[in-house]
Amino acid sequence: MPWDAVGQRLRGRGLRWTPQRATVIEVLAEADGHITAAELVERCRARNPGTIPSTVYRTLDVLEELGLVRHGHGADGREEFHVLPASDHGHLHCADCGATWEIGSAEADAVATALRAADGFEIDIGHVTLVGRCRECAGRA
Amino acid sequence: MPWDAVGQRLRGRGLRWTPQRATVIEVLAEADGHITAAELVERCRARNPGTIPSTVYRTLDVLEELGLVRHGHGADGREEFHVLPASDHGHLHCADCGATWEIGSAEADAVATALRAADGFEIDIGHVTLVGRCRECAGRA
DNA sequence: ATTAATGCAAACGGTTTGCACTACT
DNA sequence: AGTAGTGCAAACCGTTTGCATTAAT
Repeated sequence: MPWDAVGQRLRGRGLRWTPQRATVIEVLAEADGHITAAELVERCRARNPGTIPSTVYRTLDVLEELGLVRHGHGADGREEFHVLPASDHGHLHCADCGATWEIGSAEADAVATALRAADGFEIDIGHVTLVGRCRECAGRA
Repeated sequence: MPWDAVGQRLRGRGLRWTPQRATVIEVLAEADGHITAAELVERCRARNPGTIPSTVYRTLDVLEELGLVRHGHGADGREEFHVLPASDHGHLHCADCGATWEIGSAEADAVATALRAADGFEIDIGHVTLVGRCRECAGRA
């Protein structure tokens, strides 16, 4: 986890390490894989009631520039951040039961390959959450 | 095109046929395949300056109930409507050149099959716009 | 001492809601 | 006449912006 090095990374670029940013990093470190911007604001506020939304959004911008998060869109179109997008992973969302989970690189590759073959399209699998019905809900049809 | 029958469909359900709804239908009929809710409002306003957003949104709701449109989300997460979703089609969006286009059922099937095999997941291919890079932009890397 | 970052408040865009009024059936 | 639909205005949510102030370097 490179979270402890974020301070250095920032300072290296002439940017600054602040308590507010520390809070954001802490919350991100505990969010496994993905989190909504609004959710992040809420959780920061829970930990530190003085949290201001604009600060969080601005912090997300710099973290995205550093490559520590990448933004995408959830099932409902809301802004969503992928934390530490080391491996390009995607998300699936079941419209019936409401669950959202990650897909492994195998599934992701299968999708990517299908589109590449058909169209020459290089999908950014992480950018949007794919919506449909999970195995259980589809079975229960 | 069942657009001419919409009035009947509505009345059949005890709903009403109004000039405002006619405007929405006209604009939808000219939108080939997909349109953003906000875009629809704009175009209705162009044709009929008195158009009120809430009326358009409410009309979209009833049209969705009738199955004439289906909502999804565009590349930027905005609400987007698929017009006459007879064939389940999806959309691709190139993050580089900004183009958005439909994918044929062959490609859609390939994607659906890949996910079904990997996960038992039944994707609703039309719900979100897939983001990535088109053949030209990927080549131009 | 610089100047990046914060806090605050205000504005934004897209969408939703409440309610009195209009007009389709 | 009855009630679905409209217009309007206001509220909503998530997000962005301007600007004076604070604080990390």
